[in-house]
Amino acid sequence: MKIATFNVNGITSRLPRVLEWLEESKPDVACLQELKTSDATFPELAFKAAGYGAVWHGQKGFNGVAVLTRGEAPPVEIRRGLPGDPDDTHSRYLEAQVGDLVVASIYLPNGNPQPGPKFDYKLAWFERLIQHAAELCGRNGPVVLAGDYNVVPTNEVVDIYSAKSWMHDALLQPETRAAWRRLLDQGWTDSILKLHPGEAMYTYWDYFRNRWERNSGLRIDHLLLNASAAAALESAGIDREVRGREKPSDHAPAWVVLNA
DNA sequence: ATGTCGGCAAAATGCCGA
Repeated sequence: MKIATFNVNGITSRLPRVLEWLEESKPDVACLQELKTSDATFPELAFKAAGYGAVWHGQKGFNGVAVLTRGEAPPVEIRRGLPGDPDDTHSRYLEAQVGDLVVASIYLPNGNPQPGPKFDYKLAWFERLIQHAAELCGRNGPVVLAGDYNVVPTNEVVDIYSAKSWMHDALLQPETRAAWRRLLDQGWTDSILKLHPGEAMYTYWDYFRNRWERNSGLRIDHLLLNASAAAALESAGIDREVRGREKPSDHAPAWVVLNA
């Protein structure tokens, strides 16, 4: 079973790229982020025609997450939004059941500029994720937390081409990394890192400054596996070529294959 | 501070979020 995550940066303008990628990569489950469209305008029928059922949590203009599944059975929604803050209006978390698998599509706040209220919101949202993830981690069956975490875990080459111009960015701050570490320490496996240590496994290249052409990338899209899913991990990768196409997202899809 | 996008409010650009 192939499970992928893709920050599409606007599903309305990105739809041709996303459909093309689904056709090529054929994930069984696809978690999308940054739909930037409302629930009413999500392109459900286009995905259905491509062979994918969907659940989605949209928002006009920004944010928005979805889970797609290939074939007959659509995903079954478990929850939308994280517990812990009834005043949080952002569409950033969608959890679904796909057969025996529990999967979450996550769009963690960017947090820039830092310091400031947006960074505070990022850290607070992260705490709510950590709280909720603790229950999921101990589940007997497989769980995959997939999405754009807006975290560059380390300054190593696997995570970033160079930290120099990103030192003050919210994605690299010690508080951000400490939260990431606490999440992983619950028992999650960072699947891309596990199978590709030491390689440059970037998933995001800024539109600015020819960052794609220079391969000046960051690893910020992650697929975390609980023990049951980690025991089934067969392979993992990045569909880099998607970033090099016409009118691309600034992210490339990342994926894992679990046996059975 | 800069650069490039997507989407919005509004009717062309200027703003926000990234």
